[in-house]
This record gives sequence, C-alpha cells and structure tokens, in this order.
Amino acid sequence: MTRKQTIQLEERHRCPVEMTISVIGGRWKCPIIHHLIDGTKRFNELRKLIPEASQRMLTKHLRELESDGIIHRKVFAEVPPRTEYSLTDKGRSLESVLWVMNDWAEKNLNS
Amino acid sequence: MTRKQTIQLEERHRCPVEMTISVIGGRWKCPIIHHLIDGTKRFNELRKLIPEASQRMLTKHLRELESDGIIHRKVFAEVPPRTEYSLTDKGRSLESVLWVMNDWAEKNLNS
DNA sequence: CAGAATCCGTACAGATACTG
DNA sequence: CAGTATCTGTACGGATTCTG
Repeated sequence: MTRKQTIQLEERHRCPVEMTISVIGGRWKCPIIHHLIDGTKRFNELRKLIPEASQRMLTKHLRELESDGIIHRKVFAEVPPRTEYSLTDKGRSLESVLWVMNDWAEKNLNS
Repeated sequence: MTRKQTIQLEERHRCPVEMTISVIGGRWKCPIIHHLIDGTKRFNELRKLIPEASQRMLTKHLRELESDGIIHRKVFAEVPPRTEYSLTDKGRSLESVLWVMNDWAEKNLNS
C-alpha cells in the first residue's frame, strides 16, 4: 500500500469535527443554509440572495449539501423548469451548531 | 437590530460562522488543537502525533493558529532550539465549540 | 429557468533539500 | 531541533458559453 493510499484511507475516518467542517465548510454553504432556514427557495432566488457566488459554485455547493443530506432538491417537470431547495431535518439540526459558532466568533473575533 | 439582521449585514463581509470556520477549518488545525488540549507540546512532538501532515503544512497551520490568537508559541533561545506550543485562553474557549460540532457529527453522520 | 460544459488562473498542498 | 526555501502538482473558484 502506497503512502498516498494510506493517507486517503485515513481521510475517510477523519475526526467528527472535521467531518462537520467538511459539510458546512464550503464558501457558500453557510449563506445557502442561512437563507433556506427562512424557507424554501428556488435556484434563481438563491442566486439573487447570494449574488457574489458564481452560478457554477452555487450549483456545486447545492449538490454537495444535497448529497450530504442537508438540503432537499425538488425538481418540477415543467416548462420552464422549476427547482425548489429546502432544508432536511438534518439540515435544520445544524442550526444550533451554527449558532454556537456564531456566538463564539462574536465573542472572540471582535476584530 | 434583530439577530437575523445582524447576520445578514455581516454576511456581506463574512458571517461569524464563516469566520469561525476560517479559524479552525485548516486540514491540520483540529488535530493540532486537539493534541494541545492535552497539554503543551514541542514541534517534533506534534509531528509525531500528526505524522500525515507534512512539516511545511504543520508549520503553516501553527503560524495561522498563532496569528489568530488560538495558540501560544514560546521559543527558547537554546542550542538545540526548543519551541513549545500551548493553547491560549481563546484557544481553550474553542473546546466547547468543537464538542458541539463533534456531537452533531456523531449523531448525524453515522455513515 | 436551471443548469452543464469548457477554459483558465490562482491558491493550496506535498516532496525534497538546506540551515542557524 | 525547528524550522526555510524551492519546485511542482492539484484542486478550487471564476468567467463564459451553450442547452433542454
């Protein structure tokens, strides 16, 4: 077994904290989750709410959040197409975690 | 001003949650903090405790944690040189945050 | 409307060699 | 011992164009 394979193996069982970071750590994942806490949103709504994110990155992060079970993606077979994104129960359970991080930052990073 | 407005306002710059992630989000920062919770460590001790990290990356992340005020770096003017790393108060205050993230992952990412 | 595909520059990360 | 310095590869992110 090569060193690279060993590392990749170890990467699979990172510590839980790092797994949490990998779920919420993307540049646009916090904004996405935050806006979905307010309610279901369509793709272009999210684009307008997070204009700094390119469409490619928004799509990518939405797909990652979906495959991590944080958000639900519902596609309507219509013309023109419509897609609605919403938080899953797992996604909603993240809210308290985010608040803890939020409060820590406000207390300790008053820079 | 409501809590929600606070978040949205800061989001334009970077929301507190993302600031927290930027502090602890590096590949080796969690392992470093974790080992320093157990007590002060020298550079080569950390290398042995986190062998998968290259020396360059370990140094880099230690410096970042230092400049974020999470760890303290004490250099002894000796030959051979000795450097001791320890958590600051701010660093120790992170522990509860990490536990919240840890617990969330264990509950929700049992994959 | 909600994306997929492509191209491209930069930042991040690893390996190796060197040093006070 | 505790780092630098350098070279190199890769992954990330942005901009643009195309499509069912």
